[in-house]
Amino acid sequence: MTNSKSEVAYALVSERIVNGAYSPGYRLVLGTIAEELGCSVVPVREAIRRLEAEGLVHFTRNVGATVAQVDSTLYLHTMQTLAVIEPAATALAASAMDETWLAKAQALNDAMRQCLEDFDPVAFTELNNEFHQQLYSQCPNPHILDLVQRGWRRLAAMRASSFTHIPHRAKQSVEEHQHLLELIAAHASTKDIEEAARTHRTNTLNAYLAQANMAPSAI
Amino acid sequence: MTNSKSEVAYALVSERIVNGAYSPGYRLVLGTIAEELGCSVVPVREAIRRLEAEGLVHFTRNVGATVAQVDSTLYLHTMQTLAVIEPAATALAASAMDETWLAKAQALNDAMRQCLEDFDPVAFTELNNEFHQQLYSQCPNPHILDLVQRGWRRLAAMRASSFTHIPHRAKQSVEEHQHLLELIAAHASTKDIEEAARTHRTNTLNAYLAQANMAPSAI
DNA sequence: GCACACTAGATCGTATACGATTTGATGTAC
DNA sequence: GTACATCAAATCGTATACGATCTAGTGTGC
Repeated sequence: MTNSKSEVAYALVSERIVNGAYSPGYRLVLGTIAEELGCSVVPVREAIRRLEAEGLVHFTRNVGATVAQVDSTLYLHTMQTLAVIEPAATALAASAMDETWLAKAQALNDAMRQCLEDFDPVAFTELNNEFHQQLYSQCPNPHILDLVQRGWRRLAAMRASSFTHIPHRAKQSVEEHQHLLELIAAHASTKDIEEAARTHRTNTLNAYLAQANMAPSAI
Repeated sequence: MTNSKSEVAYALVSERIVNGAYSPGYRLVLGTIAEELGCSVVPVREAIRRLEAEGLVHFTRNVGATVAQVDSTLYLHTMQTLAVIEPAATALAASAMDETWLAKAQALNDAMRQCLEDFDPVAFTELNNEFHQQLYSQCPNPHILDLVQRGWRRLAAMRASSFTHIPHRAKQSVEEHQHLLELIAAHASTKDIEEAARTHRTNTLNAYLAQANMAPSAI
């Protein structure tokens, strides 16, 4: 057996939250999930607690777990956190990125540009995720890398990261990506890369906030 | 009962790791801890897994948990992460800090200056923790705040944060604190405060790295 | 009609029990 | 003496069982 049951349970619930099968507010009952998996509740408990630690589910003692509710505040906080961490990860990863990595990232951004013309927001969002992952995945600091990945997972679970909510950002986003790629290719300073990446993310966040009639983020 | 047993177990083990009773490499046996607490192993399991998620313990399947080993790399990674997160937390908290908070922080820094003259590194380290906590604790973003607190806990568990390892940094550290306080008092921009806080932390990290004959951190 | 006590069902929290896995020691072949 | 197989002890992983707690619905008094 390669995986323990608690890992299987974790993978199952996690996947369902991220892909939307369990939507926010959905009640996660230990017994039900255990039955579905054909195991007892103990491993399921452990999985749920792990998900709680990641912020994907909300847990109340003696009451149970629900998929974390999304409100504007949560989105703001998650994006703000990612705005701090991801640029750092990208900057740290930059020196480790060779021609091959850059070429892949460039190809992804080109594909995004194509999506713009085809009005395909779903594919655009998907490519956007891949593009960013391409940039930060080489980050040599495992803690930072882990935090970035958790942030993206949270966003995916909230399905608020989709560009369907802020369509006008898509075009500018592609251009900011291009700028970032050029900085990395030119071996710009860590600070410059981090700053460009943060500007990109802050712009997205503020575009969302402006649309929701909320004050822009301080970071 | 205000606390569940798993929470009690978590608090106990966590406290012992942080205060050094369980030193790095210490083998955490579920049954033994359960016996000591007068409960079964199930709540202890949950506590250990939570600690694993925080990076305080290392867990291997079917083998067990040990208190996380400290090596230079781990210290570097933890400090680097904190160097990214804490300045952001401080900058976000700055606008929420009123006169009272600033006065407390100033008092702590003054006390640190006194410790310098008394050659009391233990008290200095303690005050340093309190000073930083004073600065970031008002951070309005709970995710970021949580990450900062975890980072400090990790450092405490590693006991590498102590100024006994880099005594010459103490004096400069106090001055950098002072500069930071002045920026906050003058309502400097978020960016300036974040930058000053990051410089402070990067300096400490690099002082450690230089002493260990390692290359300085990119961030 | 409203507030409060009570009850039943659902669900969680934990203890106990036992099978599964790892580890280190012992023994055996070469 | 070394390498490998075997075995026993330690420890973890999970199932089951039962008590504790919460929630919602019902009933009673006012």
